[in-house]
Amino acid sequence: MAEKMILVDTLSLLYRGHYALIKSPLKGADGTVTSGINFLLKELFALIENNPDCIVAAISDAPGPTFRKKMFPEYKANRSATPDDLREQTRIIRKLIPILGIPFIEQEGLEADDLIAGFASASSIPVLILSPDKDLLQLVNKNTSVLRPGKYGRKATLVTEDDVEGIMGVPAKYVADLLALMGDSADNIPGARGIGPKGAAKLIQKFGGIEDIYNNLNQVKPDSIRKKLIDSKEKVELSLKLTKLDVPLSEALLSFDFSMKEPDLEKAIPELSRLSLSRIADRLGVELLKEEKQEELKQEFSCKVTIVNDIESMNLPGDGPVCLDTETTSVNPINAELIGFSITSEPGQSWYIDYSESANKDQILKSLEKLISQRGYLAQNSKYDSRVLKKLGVNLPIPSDDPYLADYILRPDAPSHSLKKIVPIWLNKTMKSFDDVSQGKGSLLGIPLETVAEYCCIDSASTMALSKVMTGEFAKDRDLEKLYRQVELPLSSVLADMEDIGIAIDGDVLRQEGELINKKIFELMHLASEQIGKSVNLASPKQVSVILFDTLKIKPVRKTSKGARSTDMSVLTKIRNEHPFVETLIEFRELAKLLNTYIEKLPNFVNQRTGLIHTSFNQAVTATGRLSSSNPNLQNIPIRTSRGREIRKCFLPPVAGHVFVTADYSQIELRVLAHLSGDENLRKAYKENADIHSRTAEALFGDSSFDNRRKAKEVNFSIIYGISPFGLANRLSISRGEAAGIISRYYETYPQVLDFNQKVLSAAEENEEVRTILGRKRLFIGMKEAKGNTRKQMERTAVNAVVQGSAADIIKLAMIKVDNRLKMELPEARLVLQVHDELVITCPEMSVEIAEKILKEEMEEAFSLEVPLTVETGSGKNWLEAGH
DNA sequence: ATGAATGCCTA
DNA sequence: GTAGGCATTCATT
Repeated sequence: MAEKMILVDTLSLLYRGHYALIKSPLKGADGTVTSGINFLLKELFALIENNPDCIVAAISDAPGPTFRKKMFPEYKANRSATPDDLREQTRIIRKLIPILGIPFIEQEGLEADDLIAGFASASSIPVLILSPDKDLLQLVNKNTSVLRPGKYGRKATLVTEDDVEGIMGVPAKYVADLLALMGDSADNIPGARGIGPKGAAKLIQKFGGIEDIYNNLNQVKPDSIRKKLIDSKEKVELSLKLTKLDVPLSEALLSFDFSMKEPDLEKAIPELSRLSLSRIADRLGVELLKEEKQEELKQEFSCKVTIVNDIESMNLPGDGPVCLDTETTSVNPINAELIGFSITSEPGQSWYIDYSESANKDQILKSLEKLISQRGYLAQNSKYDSRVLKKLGVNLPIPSDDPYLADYILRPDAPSHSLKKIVPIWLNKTMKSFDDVSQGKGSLLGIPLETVAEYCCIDSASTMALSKVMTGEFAKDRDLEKLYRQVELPLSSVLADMEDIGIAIDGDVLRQEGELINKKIFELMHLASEQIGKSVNLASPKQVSVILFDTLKIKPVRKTSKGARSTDMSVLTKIRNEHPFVETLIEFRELAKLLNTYIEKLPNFVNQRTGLIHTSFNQAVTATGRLSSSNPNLQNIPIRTSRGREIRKCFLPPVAGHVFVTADYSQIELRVLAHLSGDENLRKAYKENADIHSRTAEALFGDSSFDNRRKAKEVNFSIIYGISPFGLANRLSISRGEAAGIISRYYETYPQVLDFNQKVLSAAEENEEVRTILGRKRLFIGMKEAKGNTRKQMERTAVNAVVQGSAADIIKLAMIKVDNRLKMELPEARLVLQVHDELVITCPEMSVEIAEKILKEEMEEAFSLEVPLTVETGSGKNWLEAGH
């Protein structure tokens, strides 16, 4: 037989624990705030362990209005709204307590206090109430005591019958009267106007309860107090109804089963793991799950799915931007045929239209265009959906949101910003993979409509949900928000157009060139066999190193990162006079690269439908904010060697009768450095339009001879890359000491560049991040603790991130401006390529002059720096001719 | 088939 | 020394 009944005032403890740690809340593995839960469970378990024979009930306020609220609508009316993270904790605790095997009760219309009072008064065994709330002290008597938990980490105090008067100033049976007289602003209990705790206690000590006081009003002194009591009589009587805990409980409630159950570990472990409640898990004798395991247990994102035949029958709520997701037959938008699409206007409900099977396709597209032109739209990787719909004649505006880009800005270090990866992070929900839905077929064709619809609807609903939480995140960092909304979102539309326009190649010339080079490669392979007397695969660095360093006994110059003897170009240059084979190998490498990477591969990228090459400009991959290009990469087409350069001849404008116009920034990164550092000498050089490399040469070496200028140019570059004596020494083939001397002379010449570097490094240390000119961030976690080469590496990366990233910001601005201006003034002209500091457009031959003017103006004025930005332009019928 | 290692093209 | 994409080889699955 149990010897004690324990009644736990759940929410009061939860609130108390939450606010105790409000400045540094405890958080679970998924970021859920757990201060309140942790505090409550700790107190609860401690109590259970000390009272093994007890029976327990955790008692909570039920949601919805209480009888007090109905009686007095202003009750608790001036409480501010419960913070989200506290509300979340109450939700969790309602679920968690029963899982832990603890009896849990709540009753509509009643507060926890009422239930506790009811159980306490009906109990035949001693009652212990766990609550910090002073209201409950009115229940204390010979059979009932209250345990008031201390602050975090402090011991709880037990309040028995004899202790109440010391705490409240009146005996337990008058506590309700006391509270009614003095009122309570937190609960909005009026009390007697003008009578506070002291006055109320005095009255009670003299006369007893409120009824006794009013029965003896003529004895109340002084007159002022008596008058106050008379004036407030109604309010006081109402207050007593609010504070008095004497609601009788029904038989059904009183027969509530108080016995402890076995905890449901299967449910408890994942929940405790998610919340990182390891101490609680210890008490249950279980261990928390590892992180990976937790992932699997998260809930799948879900939403209501409605399949409709037209947009009109969606009955979309609200009037803000709608979220769109398309399902198609291909990841390549040029080849993609629209299967269907979903629309979401509020997370939780999505509509799907099966476009491919619809009888009124034109009508659907028209309605879609109208809907989006009225309300705007958002989408995950909107570049894709906008390109698919553009093919169908639906032109979408700049998206109002794109979580793919938002995540790139908010979490630049994330390895992927795909929906499947970011939904678990931002929304704590899992997502079905495309393969799950397409059953490994790689296509949605032949998959049941309901399956496709649900998959599609979940994508748009989750995208909408993401945009909401991310908008909240952006509110904490307006610089990032501006970068996202004013740069990345508009740029995504520009890139979509660029990818669609494409670029032509001259396949015939490429093939001819290929045959020639192929022949030469064969000759070189034969020559190599003769030179070394055996056959060797020149494309295998491993075999080549054996020939060079074993067969020919050349002394190895350098080891690779994995310890092998390196055979790369920097090594071959140093040993090219040791044996004729080296020269053969160098030429083989050059030709094989051109053939394998460009000449033979580029024709494979010509799209069958358009006859053009459509590269992908990836907007969310680089660590610095640059774009990247792939399938094929058109940002690494050869230019340095004459043979490589020839390949550029094969790139042609995508439109007949057009020519290319190119424009490139002159030394944009060094100019950004001049601006950011504010260095007087660097700024002066640029303002005087001087040759910066010559200037540097004169300062470092005394004169600007050809060779000194070349060296100075390397030094200038090395500053941008984050300088190190080791690297510069390698690059200039000098000793490390000499390189160090050059670096210190550089900093004497441009002293503020040194200051700038140091500012970047201390920012990286203090904030674990650095920012570009437009506020784009890159993280440097653990910079302060990093030592040795890791530290040096981080330093170089940090300096480079600011300079390279700022230049990338500026050219992105320029692209948006150029695109706008061309649309207004030269609509036949289109941007086709971006190569980091260069833009390429296609335009009618007769418009070259105006095109060059627009490019130059918009690029130079894209962002105002302390030094001028200068742009050089060129034009021609192919990319080689248009370059310089 | 996949991934590490090596190398090379660009800014 | 920075930032990318992508080729081949070669060992592993």
